[in-house]
Amino acid sequence: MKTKRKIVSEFRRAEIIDAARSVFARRGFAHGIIDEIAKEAGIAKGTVYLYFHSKTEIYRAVLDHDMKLLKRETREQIDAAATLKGKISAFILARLKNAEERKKFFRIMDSEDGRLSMTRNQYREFLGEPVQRLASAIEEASRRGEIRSVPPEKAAWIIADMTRGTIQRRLLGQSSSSLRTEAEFLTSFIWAALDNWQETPKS
Amino acid sequence: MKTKRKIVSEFRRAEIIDAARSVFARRGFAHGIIDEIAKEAGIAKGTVYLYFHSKTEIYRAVLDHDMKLLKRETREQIDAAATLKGKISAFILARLKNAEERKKFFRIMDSEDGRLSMTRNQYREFLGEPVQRLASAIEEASRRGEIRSVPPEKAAWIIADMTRGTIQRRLLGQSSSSLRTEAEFLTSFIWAALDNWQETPKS
Amino acid sequence: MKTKRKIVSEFRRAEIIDAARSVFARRGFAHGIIDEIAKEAGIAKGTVYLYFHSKTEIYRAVLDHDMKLLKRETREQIDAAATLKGKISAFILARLKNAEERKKFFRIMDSEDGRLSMTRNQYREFLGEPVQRLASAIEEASRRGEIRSVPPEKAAWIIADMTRGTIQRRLLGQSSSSLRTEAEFLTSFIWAALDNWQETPKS
Amino acid sequence: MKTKRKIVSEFRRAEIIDAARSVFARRGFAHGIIDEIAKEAGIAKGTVYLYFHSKTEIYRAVLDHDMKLLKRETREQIDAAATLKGKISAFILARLKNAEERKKFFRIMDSEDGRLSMTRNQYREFLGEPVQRLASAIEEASRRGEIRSVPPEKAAWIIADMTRGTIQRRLLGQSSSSLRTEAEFLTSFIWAALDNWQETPKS
DNA sequence: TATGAATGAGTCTTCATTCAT
DNA sequence: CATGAATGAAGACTCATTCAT
Repeated sequence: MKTKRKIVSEFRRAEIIDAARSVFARRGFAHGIIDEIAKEAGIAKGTVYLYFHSKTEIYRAVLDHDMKLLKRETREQIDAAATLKGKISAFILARLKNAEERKKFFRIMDSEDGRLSMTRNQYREFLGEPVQRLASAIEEASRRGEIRSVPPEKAAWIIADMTRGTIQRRLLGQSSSSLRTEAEFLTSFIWAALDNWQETPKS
Repeated sequence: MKTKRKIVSEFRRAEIIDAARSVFARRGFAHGIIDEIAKEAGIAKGTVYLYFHSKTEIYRAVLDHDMKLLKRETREQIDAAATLKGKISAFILARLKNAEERKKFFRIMDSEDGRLSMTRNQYREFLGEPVQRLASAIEEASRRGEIRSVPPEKAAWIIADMTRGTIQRRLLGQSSSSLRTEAEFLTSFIWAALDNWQETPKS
Repeated sequence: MKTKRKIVSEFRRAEIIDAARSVFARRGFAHGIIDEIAKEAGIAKGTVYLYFHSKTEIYRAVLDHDMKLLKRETREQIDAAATLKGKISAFILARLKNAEERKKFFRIMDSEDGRLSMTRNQYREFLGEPVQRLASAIEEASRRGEIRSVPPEKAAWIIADMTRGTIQRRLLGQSSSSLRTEAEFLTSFIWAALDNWQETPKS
Repeated sequence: MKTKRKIVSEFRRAEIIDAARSVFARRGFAHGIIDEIAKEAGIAKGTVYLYFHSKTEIYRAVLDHDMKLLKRETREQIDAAATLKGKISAFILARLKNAEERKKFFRIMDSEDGRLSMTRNQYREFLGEPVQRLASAIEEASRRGEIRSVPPEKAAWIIADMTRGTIQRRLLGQSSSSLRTEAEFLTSFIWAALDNWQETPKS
């Protein structure tokens, strides 16, 4: 009995989050009219407030939900790969795929509003966790001699940058190549760099 | 007489744009209260509407003004460099410096709202022109044999991506290294990639 | 069977009334959230509506219930006293004690909302019945020659006024004297007036 | 120029306060719809917020404005009278008249909401200042031997109580006698009491 | 031209009441 | 009978834009 209720409740929350993601992505945060979210979720406005205390809370719930998914997916892909090149490729591909499947979410995450709604640390943690994982992989690889020594964090972050930029261009319709081709290009590019890296004195 | 009037008019517009940039950067677009812009520009609210038709128009004017500046600066720097490596370095440095000097503007340009306020083409044109210039340089360099053949546009865009990401991290206070060091790292990384590039069959 | 049911029903109503008195006194009428009443009564919100048709009805029920009690208590005390002075003292003391014991209720009865929720006649009847009784006692006393002739209703009402004011000051924490002292002062004051009354020509 | 603007501004504030008094008295605080206040003031809803920050502030402004008036009027009347009896009569008459002229305001001041919107001290100060003045007059009179010693504050407060109760009954239409008659009765009653007062041991 | 007071559409949020289970 | 999820009307407040001076 209790379980039943809980299931319905979970379901409603999920419905609202789905609707909200869609509306926020379409309208941004400031105009993400609660009415519209409610309508898209197929419920009444008041009902929304049974599951969330405020608009901001809904917003954060969307972010939280989707970020966790992205983090998990990315991590799993990275861990599944054996070599550094494989891991880099996995990272890129995971993000590209995720963005493709969840365009709406990506728009939110990437918007200024998205960033504003969390603290600096949350942001770091959200976006950064998989990047850190990548950084670790890079560091380890250079220790193993697979590549020469390169600042691991910096490298990991710019890999993330390229991936993000590529995703954005795709969302804007500026790319016609397949997702896989795109990922391969990025991987090749990065690998070429790491492979040819000339030890720098410091930093 | 007419000239005098025009001068004053231009001056007012500029003042408003300055104030608006500051306010938008601080508050975002949605809450970029006109009152505040007016106050910061030292004029009355109604006066703003003598020079711009709407909030959106002000927004675009800021973007337009600053983008032109960025474009010009970047282009000049690129053109002034002789080698491809120099041009890449120039591009990166120009952007980093610009962002440093105009943090406010960068926040706008980079926000979702910024992107939403223009059409796809405008965006391409705005952000893309210097990137295209970079792409041309890359293409030419590969034709000259300075580097092996690499998809010029794609390469140019990811260079822009890395630069942007780096800027963002700096704005978030996540970087302690000097601007120059940062630029050098990026340039080295890219150059390592281009230098070590393995001709890909197609794409 | 039917009796049992009725007993339970009465019991529920009483529980709700108790909870409502408490909540109304705390929050006033406008924000006397039904949820809160239900919670305080230990039942579900919907259940409240099985016993009362609306918030206003609950409100009135509280008033009705408590007023009846006050009326009864006051009347009994008045009737138990033999002399007019005794009756006046009894009236005052009964009200002061009642207020002390039922601060919550008093706040309601005394509020504008309380008055608004009933018609003029109801109000008269509610607050006024014991006052009328007092008036009768005054009239009778003047007929008996115990005091000189004084407009009985008017006198009774201002006795009630003083009592009410005194109660309010006590509720606001503006009085440190004991309840009994307070009552004695009022009685003395009134008695001094009645005792010294100079027949007025008319009115 | 500046004066002109200020005049208009003062005038608007006054208009809003007038409208608000009327609406609050009619509807109470909780239902004193801002729209309605605006409509009654003949302005738009937004305009109200140019002069007051919130509904509560409007409420307080009404209270403040009218209280000041009442205080001033009452004080002047009290001070103008020479004897204690005259002062008491003046106090009562001043309040009765004020209530008659400003029924709307009286309803507010007298409501629970009115009391809730200020701190205990404000309340004391508002309502109490003229009462204190009355108390002083009583004390002085007893020192002069005009009356016997009576607790001045207590006496003053119950005089206020009677007056208030009388006003309320008038507002409820429960009195047909003239204002003056009513005041005279109260004065006589009180004076009879003070005149016949028997020194109490303590308190 | 410049001003800033006035406007009112647009939003979030609350809460009495209903209703399916 | 009891429940508590769902509803949606109502109300406070904001802010881009207009307009009389």
